[in-house]
Amino acid sequence: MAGEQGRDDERVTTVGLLFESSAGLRRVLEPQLLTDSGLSNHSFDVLVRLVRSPGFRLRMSELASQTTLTPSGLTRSVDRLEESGMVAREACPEDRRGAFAVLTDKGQAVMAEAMPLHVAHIDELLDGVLTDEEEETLASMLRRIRDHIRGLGHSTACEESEAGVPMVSGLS
Amino acid sequence: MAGEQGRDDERVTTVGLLFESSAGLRRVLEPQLLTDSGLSNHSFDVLVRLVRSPGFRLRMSELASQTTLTPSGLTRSVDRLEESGMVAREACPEDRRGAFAVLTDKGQAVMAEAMPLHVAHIDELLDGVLTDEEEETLASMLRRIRDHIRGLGHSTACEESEAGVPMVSGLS
DNA sequence: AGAATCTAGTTGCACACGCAACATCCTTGG
DNA sequence: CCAAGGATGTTGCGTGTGCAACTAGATTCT
Repeated sequence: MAGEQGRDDERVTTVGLLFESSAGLRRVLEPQLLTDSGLSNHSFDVLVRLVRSPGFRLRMSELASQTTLTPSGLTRSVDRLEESGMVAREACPEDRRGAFAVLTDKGQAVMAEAMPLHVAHIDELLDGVLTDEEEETLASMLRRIRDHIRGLGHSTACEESEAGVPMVSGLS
Repeated sequence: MAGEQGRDDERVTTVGLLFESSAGLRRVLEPQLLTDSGLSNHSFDVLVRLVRSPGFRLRMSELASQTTLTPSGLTRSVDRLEESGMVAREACPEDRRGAFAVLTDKGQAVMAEAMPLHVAHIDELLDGVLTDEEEETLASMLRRIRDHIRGLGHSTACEESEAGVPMVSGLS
C-alpha cells in the first residue's frame, strides 16, 4: 500500500484540496484582518452574521449553527466581542433560557470599516484566478456541499438554507 | 452599512462558502477518522504525505509546507506520531540541521487500514452531490486557488506544485 | 579564514477550541 | 398539576495551535 492511488482517490484529493485552499486562504486573510481591524476570522464571521440580520440581532443558537463554531466556541467568542464592546447580550423575552447577541454601535462602526478593507483584500487576492463564470460555478458547488453536510448533522435533513438569503457568509 | 451587499460581495461569499464547507467536512470526517483509526485530521494529513513519498520519508520542512500546519505545529504533530510509533525521525546526512520524518512499519500498517475506510466514508458522504465532471472542475479550480495562494507565501512565487504529482493531499 | 547572514527545526507561552457535564428553563404526558 | 424529557446556553478541563524567541548548522561576502 505504498504509492498506488486508484482514480477512486480522486474524491479524496478533491476534499484534500478543499482543506488546503481553505487553510491557505485563512492564513493569508487572517493576519491582514487582524492588523486592519483587530478581528480574528471567527470574530469577523460572527459579526458578519449580525450585520446582515434584521435588528443586528441573532439568537446564540442561530449564530452557532451558522458559523464555523460549536455552541461552546461561540459562547467564548461572543464573550470576547462583548468585552471589546462590539456585541451585547440581551435576554429573550419569550424564552428565558435564550439569549440574543446584538451588535452595538461600536460593533457596527467597526464592521463598516472592516468590510470594505476585507473585500478589497479578497478581491486583490483572488483576482485573475477564476473567471466570473467559474466563480459562480464554484460557489454553487460549494453551497451544495455545505448544505448536504448540514443536512446530515441536523439529522432531520431539512430546513437547509433559504436560497433567497443564501447564507451570505462573509467569511470563515 | 446594514444589509446592502453589492454583487461585489460575491467573491466574499464564495470564500465564506469555502470556509464553511471545509469546516463542515472536517467536522463530519474527523470523528469517524478518530474512532476508525485513532487519527486526527492533521495526523492523517501528515501520514498521507509520507505514504506517498519515495522511501516513505520527507523532510520536516517539506512536510510543513505541504500540510496545513506551521513548522511548529508540524513538530508537535510528528512528536505525537513518534510517540505512537508510527513515524520516526532520522537525521539528514547532508544537512545536519535537517531531519527526515519516516513512516515506520506500524505507520504503514495503520495507513493501510485507515485509507480504505476513509475513502469509503468520503465516498458515502459526497455521493450524489456532484457529477464526476463537476468534481473534476471543482478540483481544478481549487488547485488553482491553492497554488495561487502558495505562490504568495513563498514570495518568490515559483516552484509551485509539479503537476505530475498533483499534491495528492489525502485530506486535511 | 572569519564575521554576518540565512535556514531548519524546536520550545515557552498564551490562547482558542471542543467535549462533556451542568444549570436553567420550556414542553409533554400521565 | 406535577414529573420526565428536550432544549438553550455556559463552564471545567484537556489539548492543539501559532507566534516569537532560540539553538545549531549552512552560506555568503570581504
